[in-house]
Amino acid sequence: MNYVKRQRILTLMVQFVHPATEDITLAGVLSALADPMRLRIVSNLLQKNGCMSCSEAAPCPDIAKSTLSHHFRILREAGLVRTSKIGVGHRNILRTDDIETRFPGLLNRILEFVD
Amino acid sequence: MNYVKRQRILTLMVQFVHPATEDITLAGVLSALADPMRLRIVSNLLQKNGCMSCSEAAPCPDIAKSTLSHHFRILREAGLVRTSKIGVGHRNILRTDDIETRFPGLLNRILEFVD
DNA sequence: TTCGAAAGTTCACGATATTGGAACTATTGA
DNA sequence: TCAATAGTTCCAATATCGTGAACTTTCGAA
Repeated sequence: MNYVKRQRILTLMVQFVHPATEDITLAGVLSALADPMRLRIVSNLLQKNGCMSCSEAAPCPDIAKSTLSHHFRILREAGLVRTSKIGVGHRNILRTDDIETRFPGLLNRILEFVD
Repeated sequence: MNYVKRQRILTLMVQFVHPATEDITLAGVLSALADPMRLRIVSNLLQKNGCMSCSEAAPCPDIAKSTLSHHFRILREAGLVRTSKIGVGHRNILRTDDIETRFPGLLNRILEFVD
């Protein structure tokens, strides 16, 4: 069946794209953080770093899954979060070192004012 | 004529609204700065503070006036810039003290990485 | 092995933001 | 009084955001 083939292709396409450290931009980082939900997601990640699923890092329990996924994609593409698949869920870690390399002190200064 | 009356009303409506210091939000500030043009506008204002017209602070010379006006409105409503009319133009000043009160060290840290 | 639940993703669509052209307003200077 | 300057508002085109619906992948249980 053609359908099976299409599924296979889609499977291969589901790979997360993360920008290289030098491609992380200031406007991109600020844009990604310019949202109360994403600010809290990043704050949660910072406090409990190492491993966190998408739903664990969610700012509120009643948020739609698609919305959460959308926010994580924005954080990924801005270079703030690195996502890898692990079992049924995803593992998200904050790219603290990369951001520190690009913009020393920025992330901590911003997250200082969250909550 | 009714037309004259309408003009009069519009004239009275052209007043700039600036948020109070305590109403400046983190997401609002980041959102206002999450744009390359606005970042450069604010950077220009910081470097030559005190008095700057809209077109003086423009990031590039070929930008449309309406676009520039739009960006200044966003900066005003986020609490980053205070605008007053002076003569034929406008005087824009960065609200450094107010932002420093709300989020100490934030603005300088961000603008450090512009350019 | 097959079924179902869990965790996310993609798609589609309405809502909001960005950009710039055109018309308008207010002030200044000739 | 008239033209130039500096900006604003209004409008339309395009791009991006937020969410429900459908879908995919993985894992555990029967």
